Amino acid sequence: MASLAKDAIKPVILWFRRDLRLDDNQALNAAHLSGRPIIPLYINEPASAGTGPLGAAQAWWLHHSLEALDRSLHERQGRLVLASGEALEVLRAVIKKSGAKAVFWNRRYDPSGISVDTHIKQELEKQAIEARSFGGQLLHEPSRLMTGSGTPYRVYTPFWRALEGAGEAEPPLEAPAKLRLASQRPASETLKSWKLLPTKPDWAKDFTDLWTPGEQGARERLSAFVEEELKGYKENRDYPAKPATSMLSPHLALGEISPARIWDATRGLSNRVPAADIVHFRKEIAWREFSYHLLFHFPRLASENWNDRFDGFKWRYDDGDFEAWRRGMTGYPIVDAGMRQLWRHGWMHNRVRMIVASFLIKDLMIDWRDGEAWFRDTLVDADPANNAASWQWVAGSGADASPFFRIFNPMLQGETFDPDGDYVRAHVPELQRLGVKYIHRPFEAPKSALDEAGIILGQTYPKPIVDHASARDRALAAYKATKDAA
DNA sequence: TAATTCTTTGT
DNA sequence: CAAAGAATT
Repeated sequence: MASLAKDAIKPVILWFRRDLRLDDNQALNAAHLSGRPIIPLYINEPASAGTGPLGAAQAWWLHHSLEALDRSLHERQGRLVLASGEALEVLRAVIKKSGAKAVFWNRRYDPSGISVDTHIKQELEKQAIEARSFGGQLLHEPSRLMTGSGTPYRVYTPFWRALEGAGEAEPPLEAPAKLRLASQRPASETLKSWKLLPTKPDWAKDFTDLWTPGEQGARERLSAFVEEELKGYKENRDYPAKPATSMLSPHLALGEISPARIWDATRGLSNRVPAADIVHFRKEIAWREFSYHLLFHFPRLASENWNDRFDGFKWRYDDGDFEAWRRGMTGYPIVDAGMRQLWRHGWMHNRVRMIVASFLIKDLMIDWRDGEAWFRDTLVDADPANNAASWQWVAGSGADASPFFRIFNPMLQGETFDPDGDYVRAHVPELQRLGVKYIHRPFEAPKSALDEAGIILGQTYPKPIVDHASARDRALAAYKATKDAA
């Protein structure tokens, strides 16, 4: 009789996507509370499914994150089921095999995620399968925060005020201590067979020392940040040589931690941490939220100029310059340090992201979409909303964007934000012995200073691929031309 | 969340 | 005639 009663409860499929956590997971919580046995499933969808290609750096992360998720499910007497193929086909197969009558998941907000989800929901409901989606990937649903006239926000500051005024969100949910899993577990593919790890193993060598993928790593990083770095964040966050930022972005990108959990961790600290530091950190979380808000309401943000005036801009297509930028061989130390940090660590400090992006778009006049694609492939935190919105912000084509004529001077940016040159020296070893005076402008150093530092410009370190002052004039002239044409 | 050039101000 | 401030890109 007991087994009969048990079998009468049909399992629920818990479909994991970019929400690889048990903590504050609304779909998991609902599945747990439903009392049905759970089948935790991750689907490796083909890029053609509209999910966009997975970058190589993030593929590395995903591999380790899925391992971590499987481990924590195992601690709760569960195992993650891995399957590849079109999501709907995989779900149908698992439903058939397991007798599941329900599929729960947390919503995505990028254009392809939305369309895949909508389609799947319709198809499953046709089959009388309960398909329920949940929030939690964002602090608020993008349709909830709207201007007084009912339109989406296009400017960050009013958006931030609305977010502040929206009141505290629901407190984050704790992970269920124990899960009830379906007795009939469908066969799983092996993670190894997905070949997510890079074929050149030495590429990701430094990733292992720097990062701990998985939700436990995310929670530890959050605690360490709140304990050690949040105090002084406002002041220190702009200096890339300092360990001052949260480095939570890759954890957020794959949903190993929820924004509500992060928000909650910065509550009740006012006697230890100045309010200004907390506000500035929360404002960065709000930028992510704003990027998703924009992408949700303006899906073309992902690949087209949000402001179509830029459609007529005459981009240059110079493979040599693009290659020099990607490899960190532009001859501008702060740019090269950033691009090499990206390659080595799968991550770049935010201040430096703005500098290298400005350099690609304005000094080299290369299309922001080429930069965006490179970041997507090399960043462990590649995120469809943040990446596109931020590149358009620098390009001047985005919503509430930096004006095109705001052109970063790589020497001044370096001198202001890396005043001792420590960041450059950490990532550009050939400039190791150059003194602080010329570390951001080696091309202006006298021969004696270069000799002393063992540098031969054009041999041990490149000469600048463009002259910044004339590149600036060229960019402004090109911008003026598109403006006049419009 | 800039940089540069032009203009005014204080000594 | 520096330095601060405004305007311009």
